[in-house]
Amino acid sequence: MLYLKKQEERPMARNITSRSQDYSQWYLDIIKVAELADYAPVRGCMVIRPTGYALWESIQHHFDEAFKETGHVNAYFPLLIPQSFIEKEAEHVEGFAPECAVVTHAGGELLEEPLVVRPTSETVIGHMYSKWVQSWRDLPILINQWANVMRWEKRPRLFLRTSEFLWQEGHTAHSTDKEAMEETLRMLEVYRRIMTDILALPVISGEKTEGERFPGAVNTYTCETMMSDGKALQAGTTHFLGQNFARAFDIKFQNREGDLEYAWTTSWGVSTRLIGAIIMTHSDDDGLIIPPRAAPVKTVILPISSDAEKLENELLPRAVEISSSLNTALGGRFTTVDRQFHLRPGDRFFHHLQRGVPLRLELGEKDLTKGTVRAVRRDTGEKMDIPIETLSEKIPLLLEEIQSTLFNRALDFRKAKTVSASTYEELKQGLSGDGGFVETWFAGGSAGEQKIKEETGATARCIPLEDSSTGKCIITGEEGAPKVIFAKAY
RNA sequence: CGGGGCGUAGCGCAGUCUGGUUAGCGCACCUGCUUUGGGAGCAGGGGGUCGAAGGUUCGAAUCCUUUCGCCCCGACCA
Repeated sequence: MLYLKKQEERPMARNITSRSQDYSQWYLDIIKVAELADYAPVRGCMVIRPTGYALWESIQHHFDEAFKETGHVNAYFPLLIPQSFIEKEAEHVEGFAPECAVVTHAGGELLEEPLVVRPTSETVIGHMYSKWVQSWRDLPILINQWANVMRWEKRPRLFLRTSEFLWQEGHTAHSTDKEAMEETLRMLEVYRRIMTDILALPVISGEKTEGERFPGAVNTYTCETMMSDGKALQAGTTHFLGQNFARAFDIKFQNREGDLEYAWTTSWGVSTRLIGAIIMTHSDDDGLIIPPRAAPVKTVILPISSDAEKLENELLPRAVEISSSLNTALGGRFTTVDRQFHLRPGDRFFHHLQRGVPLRLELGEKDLTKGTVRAVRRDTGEKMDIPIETLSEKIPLLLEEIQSTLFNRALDFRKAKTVSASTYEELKQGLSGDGGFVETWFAGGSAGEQKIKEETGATARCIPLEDSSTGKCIITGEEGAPKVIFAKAY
């Protein structure tokens, strides 16, 4: 709502349902129009189309770099997991069994032991770690894998909840609980930083409450973010697994004193859900908006002329030239030249606008005469003429400005949609409106969470790490309850 | 799994109640001409076993039975 004003002055996109009319349909329309994904023949599965996949690769790149900077290495573990593995950790089975797809036949025969299509890999990886770890010198193990996983979801939603999705799962093993806990929080911070700095998602990092913990974890941490309908989205999680999986899979090592000890493990992941987060945080009624630092295509140059001859021989070569110098300035292949000359300018504008390209550069005869290009910002619609010789210097700055505009816009929105409650009544009231976060004091445990969920539809999102203040629990009335954010969530 | 909606051209739909020529319309697509700095106009054209199976009938997109799938809203989840 905050940023509808500008858009209303322009003609509305005719192929996108407006956000205010039907938020879910708007979300689906964006995905369709921007050609991010399409439904696959199997229910709950999606095809990530080239535009969507390019965005994923870009996201992947930023996270992968950060993982490597923090000493992690990539590896690959198999898709199929013996069913007995999943059953080794009590809470883990309970949590995942209902959504597992199981392979019972192969090679035309019934398998002796059914194989589970991985819903996550703690178990196989635990099994392998137990083989690889003997001494404290073998620790820590800091491995990440980029993979697909499958969770048979009752109600799929493109990017947010599909039966198969792509993600990254980090799995580490340490010799002390302190070190494992540090790792858990370090990766949470890596997530927070990239989401904030690159994806322009204002996130609140915090600890999950009892009721929201990963099955088998001692502690779960999260980066929670608010979508433009006021609902919360868990954008990434890290888990301190204690010795639970080490016990289940016998990951033991001999310490410096010669005693055998179970290792301490962690796991952490972000998925293609982040694409959903980007869509629902930044996009508008005209289509997708991608923050420049995350965008696979940061600027597009459109040579424009009614004169086919000039278009081909003067404007296009100039555009290609500008594109390559911009790519040098931006340090990558982030600029493209639009050659859809069979379309009229308006169609070409909309094409890129709806795909979320942060900055459009129009190069027409008038511009060439003046020695400028017409730049149009995706986030504000603002137009400006920029001298060609200053482009290499100006464009990167402009992109950074768009980046921060998008972040601040989203942050302001979240702040405006966040209220505090110090009684249960206030909480209910805060949750009764059109979405948003409610901060409150809570120490009511799973039962309290259940009650709130039943009565308001909202769940505990997290206990924010940055806020260690305490107060009187709205359910039990006891003092010293931590601050907890409640919201309706995806 | 519960509630609601929908399957007819690539997309969006009309036609179904009340069976009857060759199944229509808009957008998109192809060809030509005129256009071209925020979604062009005219003319011509291609594209369908009406979700599937069975049944009723001289005749089924339309009626009956069964079935499959998809979307939306809930319970479960990154």
